[in-house]
Amino acid sequence: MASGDDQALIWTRPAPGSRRPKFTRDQIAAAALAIADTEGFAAVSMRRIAAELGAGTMTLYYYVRNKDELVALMDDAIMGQVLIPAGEFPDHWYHALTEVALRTWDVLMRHPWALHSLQNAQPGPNGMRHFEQSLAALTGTTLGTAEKFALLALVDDYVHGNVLRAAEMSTANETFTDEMFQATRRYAEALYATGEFPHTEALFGGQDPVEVFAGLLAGRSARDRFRHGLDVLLDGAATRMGLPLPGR
Amino acid sequence: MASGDDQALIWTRPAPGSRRPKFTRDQIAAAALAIADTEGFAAVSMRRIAAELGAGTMTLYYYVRNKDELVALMDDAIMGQVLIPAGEFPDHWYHALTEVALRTWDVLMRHPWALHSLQNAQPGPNGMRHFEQSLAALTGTTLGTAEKFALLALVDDYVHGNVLRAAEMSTANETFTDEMFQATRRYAEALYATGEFPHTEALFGGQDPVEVFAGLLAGRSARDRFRHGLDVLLDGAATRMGLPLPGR
DNA sequence: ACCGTTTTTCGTACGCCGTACCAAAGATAG
DNA sequence: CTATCTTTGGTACGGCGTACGAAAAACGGT
Repeated sequence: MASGDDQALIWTRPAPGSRRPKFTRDQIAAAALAIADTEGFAAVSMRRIAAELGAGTMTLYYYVRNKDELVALMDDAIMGQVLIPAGEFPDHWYHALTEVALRTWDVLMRHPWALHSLQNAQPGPNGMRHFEQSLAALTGTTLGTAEKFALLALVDDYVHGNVLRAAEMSTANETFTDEMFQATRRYAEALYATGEFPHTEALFGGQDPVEVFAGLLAGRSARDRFRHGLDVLLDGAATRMGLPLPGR
Repeated sequence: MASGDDQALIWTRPAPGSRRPKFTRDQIAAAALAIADTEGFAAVSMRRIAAELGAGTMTLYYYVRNKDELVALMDDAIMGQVLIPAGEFPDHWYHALTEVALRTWDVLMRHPWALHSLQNAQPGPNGMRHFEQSLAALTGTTLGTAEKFALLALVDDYVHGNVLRAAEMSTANETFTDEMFQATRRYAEALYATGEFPHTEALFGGQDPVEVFAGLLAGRSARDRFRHGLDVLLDGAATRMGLPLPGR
């Protein structure tokens, strides 16, 4: 008994459907995703989504308890894109984990706003499938469950952190005006003059920060830099945990 | 010439002060921080801050162009807490970098909302000091500037990602009701029954997810887990880059 | 074909938000 | 004391999420 009230989670609460409703949760999530991708996450409002669908605003609340639940639908739709198709799953743990991480990175970089909502929400079916694939990547290793879990958390932390910094830095770069770049440079030079910033001055002093920055990235793409960091991470973990590295 | 309009950035635009204003930017930032820490970041509104200070709402706009600038003030105040006091700076790069990362982690875990705003904003003086200390941690190594930069980025990614996941997961745990926990468990069991989740089922099946989770964390605190991940990361980086590890 | 019931739609209204605009108040220099 | 400039903050506008409840539409039974 007490199997009754699964109303608490959107994933257990049944979707409308006994008398052909006009929409589906999937349609609503898709409309919201389209808005987020073209106009930014901030433009996703209940009114805006409803307008996109040609529905009244409050109609959405028949499919979803509140906006958080709607965002959870969006998140899970995105997690669906992360999944590795059956048959493409690498054998070696190193390659499998790399593949999972890279796919996650690719998708999150396309939808960086998902980072902020992904943490609060209960994972949906696609989130669960992603977790399953993460675990699957480590079967065949000698790791205990706690060690597996720690390794997955480490990789997830890095993926999320890298996306957080890389994606939002790139959008910031687009937002910045020439005036702001120049003001930044003058500000930095003023700080150097205090003598409090010897190392930063040695790095940037007198040059265009944007160019120095570009030089520091050594011409690598954001994706390459992520991959490289991931390699460092996995190497370190393999050494610590006694995992075999693939032959190169 | 052309040194004139540094109005673009709050860090270069002069603060009010030629005729004794009632407030200062620091006071305003402090009031906002107090609200954020006690009532959550969402409660920080221009009206709320003004009320806290006994000021009219629009008065704040004389000190700050818009809310983003005000949040930048909050962020920089927080970065001030991250700085390592002179004299406490470790000699060995490994210890120095660990200290920088740990302090950042401690502060961000106390103010996790800062993660979301930190990325967009132009770093203020304290942000610059933090960067200077990060660079200082790596002087004395044989690394080139690009390598230093890559290593710092790697550590920053991990710190931010770990805080993002750890902090928001802990707040989510507080938000969740018993009903939601139970619904989650029933939902998971229903998914296991499809046979699509063998690894997840082997891990959680039939048991209370909360307890399994606690077991996987092996009794370590969030801070210990972060430290351990950081060690793995730095070990891997040291091996790759030919950096000396400290004697243990 | 009609009716009663239940599902589904959605208009209105409330209290928030950030902030543009502009008038009033206050401080200072001459 | 006055003219000027700094500083304060009231009012109003267009957004937001969503509580409430009325209207419409779909269906099963007759």
